[in-house]
Amino acid sequence: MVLRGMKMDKVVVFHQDRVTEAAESLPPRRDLETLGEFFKVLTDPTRLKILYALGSGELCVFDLSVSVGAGVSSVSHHLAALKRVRLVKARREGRVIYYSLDDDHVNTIIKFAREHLGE
Amino acid sequence: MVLRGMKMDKVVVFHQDRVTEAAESLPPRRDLETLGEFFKVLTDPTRLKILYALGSGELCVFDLSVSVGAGVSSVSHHLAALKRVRLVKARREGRVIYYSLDDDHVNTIIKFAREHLGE
DNA sequence: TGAATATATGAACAATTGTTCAATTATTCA
DNA sequence: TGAATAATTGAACAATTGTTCATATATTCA
Repeated sequence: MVLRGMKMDKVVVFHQDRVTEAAESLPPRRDLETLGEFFKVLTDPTRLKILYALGSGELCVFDLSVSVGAGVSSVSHHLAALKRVRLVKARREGRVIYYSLDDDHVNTIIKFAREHLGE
Repeated sequence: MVLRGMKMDKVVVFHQDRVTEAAESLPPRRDLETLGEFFKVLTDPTRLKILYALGSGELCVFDLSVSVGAGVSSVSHHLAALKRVRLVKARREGRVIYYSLDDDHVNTIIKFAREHLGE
């Protein structure tokens, strides 16, 4: 418990030691931004739908578009975002591109979030 | 593999069965929005800083403001958002309000996300 | 009660986001 | 090669978000 001066002879308390400890526990700004970007992808209902839809197996862009009820272009934009953070991967077969989940992390994270919300 | 008509006598393929299965695997819209709202909270670097800072123990608003390097008002707004999705809880002691993490889910989710990103 | 102060809240502004539309690219196949 | 088409991309628009400023609330204490 330490003092901080604000105006001339005004003094207000704050917890210097705790602040120092807290400040030191922060990851570098770069990491925080990456982390934020990652969660940002899980923010949009359409993108979440895409992830759930892919949970049942690979789908092409048009299939996804019908499954989640969004325009092809919209889905394509979303897939690009999901691919950027490596949540989905693509496989081309002729003119058709099939998308699928890139790993299990997504499922785990979403499951945890739903657990948290289900209380 | 089934056919869909688009123009009169044009025909394009899509996978009817897969689409049906995918569409059925989607959670209700309400849930998707709640889930999205939850992740939205983990989107902002300042809010992530707050969560990390609170990882080292409870802190009052001013302490947090200093720790994460943001204005008191800004931090207060963020805390309200974090409280709304029950990621933090508050405890009043006189004029001072101490905030702390509400449960362990946050840490788990953030840890998973960082694992995913660390590949 | 009233001055002091920790925190919350509402409004306003710039910045970011999702969708749509139009145009482009990559691929097949006749 | 060139017509057809699955998917991508960029621009534009409305909607949403984070911060700041000014003000309001809640609490202490003299």
